[in-house]
Amino acid sequence: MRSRRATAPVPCDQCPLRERRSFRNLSEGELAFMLSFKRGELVVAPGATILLEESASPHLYTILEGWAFRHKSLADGRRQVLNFALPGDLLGLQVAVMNDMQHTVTALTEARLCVFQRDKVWTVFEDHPELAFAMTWMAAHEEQLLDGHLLSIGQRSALERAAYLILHVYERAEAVGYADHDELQAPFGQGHFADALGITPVHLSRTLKKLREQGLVQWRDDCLVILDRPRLEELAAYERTEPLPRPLI
Amino acid sequence: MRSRRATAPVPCDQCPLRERRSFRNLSEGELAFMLSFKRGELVVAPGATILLEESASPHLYTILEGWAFRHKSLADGRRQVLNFALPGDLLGLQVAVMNDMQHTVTALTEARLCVFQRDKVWTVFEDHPELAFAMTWMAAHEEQLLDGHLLSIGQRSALERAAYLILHVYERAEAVGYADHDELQAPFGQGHFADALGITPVHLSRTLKKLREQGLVQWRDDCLVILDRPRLEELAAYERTEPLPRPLI
DNA sequence: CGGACTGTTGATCGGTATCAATGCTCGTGG
DNA sequence: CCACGAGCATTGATACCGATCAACAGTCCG
Repeated sequence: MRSRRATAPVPCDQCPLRERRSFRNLSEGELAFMLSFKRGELVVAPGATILLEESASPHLYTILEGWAFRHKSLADGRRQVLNFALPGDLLGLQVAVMNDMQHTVTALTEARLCVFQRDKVWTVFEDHPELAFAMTWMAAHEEQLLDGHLLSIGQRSALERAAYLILHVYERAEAVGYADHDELQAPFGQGHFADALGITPVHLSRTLKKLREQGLVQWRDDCLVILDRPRLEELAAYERTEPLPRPLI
Repeated sequence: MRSRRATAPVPCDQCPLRERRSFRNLSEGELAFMLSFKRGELVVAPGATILLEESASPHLYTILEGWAFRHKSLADGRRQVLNFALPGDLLGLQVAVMNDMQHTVTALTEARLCVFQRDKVWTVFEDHPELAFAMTWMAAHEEQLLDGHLLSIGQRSALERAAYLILHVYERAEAVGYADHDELQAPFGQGHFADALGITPVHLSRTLKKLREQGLVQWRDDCLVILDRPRLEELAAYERTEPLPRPLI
């Protein structure tokens, strides 16, 4: 895992993410605590392992900038991408509350992470219920996303799944300012996407071709464009849930 | 939804689940609070809807007795069983912390549920960090299970998936005393199981036949028996994780 | 320039879905 | 008591979706 220091760490009360209206505000008191809870920042290169299955990291992270993905593999190498992670997402909550990490997190792009001490999590619950509540909110939210993916992989066809995941990823990226005007700079290759859908890269290529031929999306050179959102949403049986006001860190 | 009162509600400090060694103990103080937090009990018939997608229940439940399952469907009726739920499992945390329920919970057997008031959840976080931590633990744990299912459905073949789910369900049932000696009284039919695996009931029938022919399992008349655990675990690439000490309610 | 990696396309194979028929259990009502 | 129908599991025949194997093109990088 390569890593390096970039710019000076940002104090939580000046966190750039706070300016986005998709995030809820914290009270003065909580912010003050965050300043001490935050232990530093970590910048990792694309492809770097942030958290490793089976190994107990002493840290907990929030993504400040960049993309990552959570994944899990079988003994013979078959890999499932469980979800993508974006700024504001919490990484390593499982190891913090259960001492047990059952998946790996890897950076997709260069990423900047807020670092928290795992052993101070109990302090959060004791002294800062608002933050503890936010953590639980995050866990419940992630569970909701996973429920959606499970439905997708279990019941949708490859074409429907691809449509669904494109819409899902776009929506989340847009919420943190990583996409706009139905256009997204994709930080992942088709290999990652295929592993998230549970299909082969070869078949994904053919599936995307169909979406392209039907004028629904375009995906060339990392640039993913939603050309016909209504028809894509219909194909995916996608129900846009208006984004909930979401807590940060 | 049919429901009726059965026996008198059990006070939390005499909760029968506490006797099982798979559950962690609560402190005196937390137990005292639980007594007031618990609002009553609800007994539901098999097939009854406990929590409905999109509708905000004012309650939060813990299963005391019986089986339930969480599921989610597409508009055209295709259904995915997300997970099964057993005694000790918390239902409705999402609606409690996010005001948003995105899946349905249905009873498989007659089930007895502890009823809690959703609007007192904030009190839990404010005044009872130990309980709040337990809730977060539950959410993180459920997320872990979902990660496992996602890997399974995305990457395993139907045969492997069936083997995996049988082992998974058995293990959880055993932990709460619902199974023993590799034998389980199955509360679900093949339809439920197929929907959990993301395959057709017809194909599940054929898949089970193969497992039967190889002498791995037997499933007749609701009685599910694991005949050759080592080979079944190998087929499923199942890694038994020693059960974590788990918090209750 | 050459090699690695990623994505595309073609040919073929296999796993799972679909359609359909049968048997079975069980609850209901004649 | 038996007749009946509903729901579930099994089995067979066939269709199709997605996997696999293979060849090739494009890009990046040493």
